[in-house]
Amino acid sequence: MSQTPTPNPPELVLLKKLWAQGPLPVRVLHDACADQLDWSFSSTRKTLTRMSDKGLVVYQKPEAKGVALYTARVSKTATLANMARDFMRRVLEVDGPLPHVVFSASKLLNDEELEELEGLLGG
Amino acid sequence: MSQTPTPNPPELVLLKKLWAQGPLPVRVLHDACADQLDWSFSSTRKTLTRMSDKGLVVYQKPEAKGVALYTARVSKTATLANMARDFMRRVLEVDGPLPHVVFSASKLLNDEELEELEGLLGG
DNA sequence: ATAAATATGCGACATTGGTCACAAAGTCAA
DNA sequence: TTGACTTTGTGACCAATGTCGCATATTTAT
Repeated sequence: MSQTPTPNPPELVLLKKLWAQGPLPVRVLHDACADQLDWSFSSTRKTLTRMSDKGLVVYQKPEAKGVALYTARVSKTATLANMARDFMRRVLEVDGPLPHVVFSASKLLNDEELEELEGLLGG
Repeated sequence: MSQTPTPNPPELVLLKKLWAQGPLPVRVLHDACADQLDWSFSSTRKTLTRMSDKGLVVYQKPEAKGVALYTARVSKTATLANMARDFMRRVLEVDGPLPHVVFSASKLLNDEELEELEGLLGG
């Protein structure tokens, strides 16, 4: 269960955009992340295909007319929860339940998502 | 200033041992981390030389008699502070000062070190 | 219908990190 | 001294990642 591969830094940037905006065409995604990933369009594309191979995103071919879209395949809360848990345990060696404060300071999560996280990490 | 390269997972394991025990010969370090790094002795050695190249540790040749020792070259608090800051900002997008709770839950830090961290991260 | 602009499919190359094996050099007890 | 065992120095290999470029399909504006 839960073999959600941990996204590496650039992958996370792309995923965040997809989480925030929903399915996007490569070009748009690239432009939207251009400030954070100082990349060529090719790099963005390649990274996206590799992410697709790993199951982090889903590639949808255009149906006759229109552009292809990429959609996040992994859940935002689950991904962040995994990353946070790994970091806390591996780096800081925190072993009990993670302090909930950590997440509430995040600009990425709203109340609903915070509750969800609470569930994912609880115990 | 502060081009302290972020140690990757195995590197961090080795560093932690050095922080806790002080300078150690490779063999000892290897044995001490054997449970966490399921590695051959060669891997430990290679990783150590690469860490030396990066400036994470210092290699001390034996002076005529005795074994070579590796010593951590980067500070524990500074390293953990950097890693935590990076993680919080990059992954969770926390932008204010980091919640101090995060560290107090860590089993790696004593009160003195916690204060030091406070200083490093404050502002 | 064409050419200009885009989008896609692929292959390529360099670096880093994980992981060893092997051979030369050193150490030490019998 | 002479093995036996350890330490060191190196070279190798492969997978993942960062990073492109190019050639071919597609789309779209004139």
